[in-house]
Amino acid sequence: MGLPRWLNEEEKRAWNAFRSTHALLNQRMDQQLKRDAGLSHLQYEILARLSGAPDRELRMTELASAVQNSKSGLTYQIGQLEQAGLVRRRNCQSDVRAVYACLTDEGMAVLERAAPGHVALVRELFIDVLTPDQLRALADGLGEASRRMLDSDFTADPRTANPDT
Amino acid sequence: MGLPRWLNEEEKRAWNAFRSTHALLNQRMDQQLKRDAGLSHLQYEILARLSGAPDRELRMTELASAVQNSKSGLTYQIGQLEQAGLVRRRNCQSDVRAVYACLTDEGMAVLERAAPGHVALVRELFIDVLTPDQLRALADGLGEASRRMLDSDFTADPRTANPDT
DNA sequence: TACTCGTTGTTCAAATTCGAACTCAACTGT
DNA sequence: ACAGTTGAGTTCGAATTTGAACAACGAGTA
Repeated sequence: MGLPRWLNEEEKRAWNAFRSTHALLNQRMDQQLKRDAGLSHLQYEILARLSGAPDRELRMTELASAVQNSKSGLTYQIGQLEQAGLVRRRNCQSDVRAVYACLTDEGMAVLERAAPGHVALVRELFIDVLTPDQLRALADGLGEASRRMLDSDFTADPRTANPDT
Repeated sequence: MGLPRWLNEEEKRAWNAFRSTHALLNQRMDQQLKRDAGLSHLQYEILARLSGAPDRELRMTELASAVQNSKSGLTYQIGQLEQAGLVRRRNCQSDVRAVYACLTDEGMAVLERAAPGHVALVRELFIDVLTPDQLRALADGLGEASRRMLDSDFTADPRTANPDT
């Protein structure tokens, strides 16, 4: 590689805005979810994924990749959610190793109670701030970026690689 | 508020791409920085901010807000970096409470060694994936989003609110 | 059947993060 | 000078995350 090509002003602006927005957004979502539903953002995400899955259940590894978390991290969170009664574990008869995380009715109820406020916040702080053009550009551009990262690199397992739906 | 307005397909696409990209990107940067320079992404960010500041030093709180971390989190990280000799603390004579974190020559050297590879990766995985239009839309849209979040909410202190340069 | 791989989910210790409480100073108004 | 308030940075315990190591299986092959 030749000389390092530093970022120009607009590139810096984009990169900083991207990182800053994510940090702030995450902070707000965490606050709101914790306050309104006693959930961390990650926990919400887990419940949300489960709610959208067939039979409201997913295997640990699938779920881990869906929420882009490490296996051990998911084990921990599912443990928490299980204690709270929002999720339960189920074993698979065809594969003894497999464990399904299932959304309980109570978990579903909590999710349904939390979702409207969460979505409203996503709208307020993110979606509705963007013009339709910006929204599309963002979906296209970042969609491509994440796709490329997923397509390459089947090596690292810290977080199980997998496309999100 | 009326009925919750759920996200339509494109909105979901944008939101998911945004979150997914950030997670993957962060993972890659962390990996690379750890491998090449023994730094976490956050530590790199800290060094980078310091390197761009007058006299290569910033007050703890300023730095915390610049890298969008909590005060206690920064205290911890500066402790680590100080042990590694990349940063040192300096007291201010005019204000006893104030503490400056200063980038050492060694810290600067480490940063200079890490920066090219880091920037190259940012380009490869983010900047260069986007079209010029997308880049501008992203800078504008997300810039606006983060600005709004910073402008509101002077209440929460978990992370000291402040615009980044 | 025995053997070798690659997977699955968990465990464990160490590293990090979180947030509230705390310590001192600086500032404000008196 | 004097209380009351605010701000800076640290401390501390609890919660979470990390990554490597592990145990227990499937699956493919000889």
